Amino acid sequence: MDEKTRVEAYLQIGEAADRAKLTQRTLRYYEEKGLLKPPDRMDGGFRLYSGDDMERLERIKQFKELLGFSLAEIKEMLEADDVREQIKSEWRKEADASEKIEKIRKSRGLTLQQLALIDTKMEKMAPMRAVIMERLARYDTLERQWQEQLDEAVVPASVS
Amino acid sequence: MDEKTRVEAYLQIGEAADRAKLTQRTLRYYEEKGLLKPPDRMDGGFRLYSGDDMERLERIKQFKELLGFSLAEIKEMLEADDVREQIKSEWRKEADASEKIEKIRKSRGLTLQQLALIDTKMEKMAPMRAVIMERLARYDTLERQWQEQLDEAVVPASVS
DNA sequence: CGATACTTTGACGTTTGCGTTAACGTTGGT
DNA sequence: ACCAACGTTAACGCAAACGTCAAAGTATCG
Repeated sequence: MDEKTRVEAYLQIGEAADRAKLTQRTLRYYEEKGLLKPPDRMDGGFRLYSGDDMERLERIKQFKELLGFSLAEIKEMLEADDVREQIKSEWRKEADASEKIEKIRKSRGLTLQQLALIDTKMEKMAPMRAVIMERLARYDTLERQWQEQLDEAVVPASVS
Repeated sequence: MDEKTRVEAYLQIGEAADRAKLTQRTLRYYEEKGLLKPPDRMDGGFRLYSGDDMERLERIKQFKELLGFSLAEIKEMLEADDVREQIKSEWRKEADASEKIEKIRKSRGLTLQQLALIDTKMEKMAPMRAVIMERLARYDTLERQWQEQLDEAVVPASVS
C-alpha cells in the first residue's frame, strides 16, 4: 500500500495536462525550456509527473497569468527558489559560506522584485476596479432610461 | 489663444509615443488593428494625437499590463465602451430602443467580465503575496545562519 | 494476441506584437 | 533655398509560445 500510494501519486502526461488545464505539448515545452525538471519515466519511457511537478506547474501558471512573466523570467524565478532548497539541503559543507550568502542575496533580490511587481499591480488594480464600477453604474442608468422610453411607447397603447 | 490651446493639445507621433512610453511603430500598429481610431492629420499627412487618444492609449496599456489581454480582446472591450458614448450621443432617435438596449446589455456584460477578471486576479494575488513574504523571511533567516557560520570562522582568529 | 488508447520524438506551421529597414515626403528654422 | 529633424507607407524579419501533424513505440483489456 505504501507502494500503491506512491504509484497513484504519479500522473501520466494526459492526466497531468488535464488537471493543470494545460496541453501535453505545453508540458513537454516547459520541460524542454527548463522550467520543469525532466520528470521520472516508466519503463516504456512514458513521463510520470509527481505531486511536486504539479505544484510547480501551478506556480508557473500563476507567474504567467497573474504577473505576466515570460517563460524565461519564470525560469529565473523558479531557479532562484531552487537555490534556497538546494542550500538548505547542503547544511554540511561549512565552506563557501560567503559564496552561498551571495547566492542567497541574489535569490532574495529576485523575490523582492516579485513582491514589488505584485504591489504595483495591486495598487493599479484598485483604481481600475473603481473606474469599472462607475462604468457599470452608467450602463445601468442608461439601460433604465431606454427601458422607460420603450415602456412609454407601449403602455399608452394598452391604456387607449 | 483658443486656437493655440487647441493646437497645443495635439501631439505628433514622436511626442505621443514618448509620453505614452510606447514606440511610434506601436501607435501605428494599434491604429492598424483598430484599437485607435485613425487620428487627425496635419496638411502634410502627419498624425495628430488628441488628449482623448492619449487617454485611450493609457487604457490600452492597463488592459495589457494589468489584465494581460490580447490586442483583439482589448479592441472588443474598447468597442463595448464606445457603444456607451455613441448611444449617449444618439439621444435623438427614440426608435430602435430595444435594439439599443441589447447593445447596452452586451457592453455591460463585457464590463462585468472585466470586473470578474480583476476580482479573481486580486483574490489570487493576496495569497501569492503572502507566500512571497514567507519566502523572504526564510531567505533572511537562512542568510543570518550562514552569516553566523562565517563569523564563527573569523572571530576566534581575532580572539586568539 | 489483437484492438484500442495513450505516449514518444521530430519537425514544421501559426499567431501575436511588434522591430527594423528602405525609399521617400514634410516641416521649421536660418 | 536648403538642411536637419521628423514623419509617411510598405515590406520583410523575428522571438515567444505553443499547435499540429507524422511515424513509431507502449499499455491495457478481453
